[in-house]
Amino acid sequence: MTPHPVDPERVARARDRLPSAEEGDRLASVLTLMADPTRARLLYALDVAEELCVGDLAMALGVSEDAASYGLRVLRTAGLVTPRRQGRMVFYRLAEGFPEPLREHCLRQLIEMSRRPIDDDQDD
Amino acid sequence: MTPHPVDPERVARARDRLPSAEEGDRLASVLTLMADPTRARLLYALDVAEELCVGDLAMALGVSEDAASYGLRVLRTAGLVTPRRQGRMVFYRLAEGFPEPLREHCLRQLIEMSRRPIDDDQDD
DNA sequence: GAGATATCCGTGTGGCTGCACGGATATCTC
DNA sequence: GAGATATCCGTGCAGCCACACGGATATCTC
Repeated sequence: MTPHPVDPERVARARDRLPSAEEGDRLASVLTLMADPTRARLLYALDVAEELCVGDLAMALGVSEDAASYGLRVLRTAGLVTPRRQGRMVFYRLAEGFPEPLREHCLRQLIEMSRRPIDDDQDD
Repeated sequence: MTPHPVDPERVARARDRLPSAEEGDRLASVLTLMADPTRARLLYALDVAEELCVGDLAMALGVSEDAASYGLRVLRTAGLVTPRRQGRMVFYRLAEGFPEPLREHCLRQLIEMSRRPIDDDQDD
């Protein structure tokens, strides 16, 4: 169904440097973890506060404890946060192996972008 | 239901610097656009090749034209890519107002991260 | 103008997902 | 040890989403 490439040169160049389907899947998986208001804010809170228990996280975000717990469950399963039991409480922090690029480029840079609504209407 | 904060100091600090629910929503919206293998690779291809038509994009990614078209539809609706009609073809490129942080920090930095599987098992 | 072609759009659908709910478990308090 | 508490887990469900499919539209070719 696909015709001969209209611009074979650019197709070749794109094809060459493009992330593979598998790499695309990996990237999407990681970004999906951040692409949720609750999880993004959980991670941000842990980046700022270093360590917090579930109840305090829920309070800081203004969400139900269930929502916080669920978000943490997902992040923990993905290995992005680590639990530390102390008595009946569980304190979470960003995992040792938390991907630096994610921390640096998503948590710290992209959040700034979201401070302002996206301007998709700007002309030079 | 929520008890008094266990660590009021850290809760206050997190609360202070945390993105608001609305900001979290905005961030999640933008990241959701990248958090899909097809869309992420479409954007990456356009970043590399500058401009490509739908058929060539589908060919470069190795996906159906329908999948490419749908991905572009979403990105276009969000204002991240711009179409340029030429005859019966439509060439796409990253929009003028494409958020720089997204381009810089997601397209160019995070892709590198996805080259390797995430190592959630690393100890010092 | 007739047929082929590149893309768009609306609709249908199977699969995923965020979270509430109910119950289990381990811990603290008395 | 009895009751309260912090968190976890499994389940259920409503909402969303990526894409296939069918049809429409505009363009090119002859």
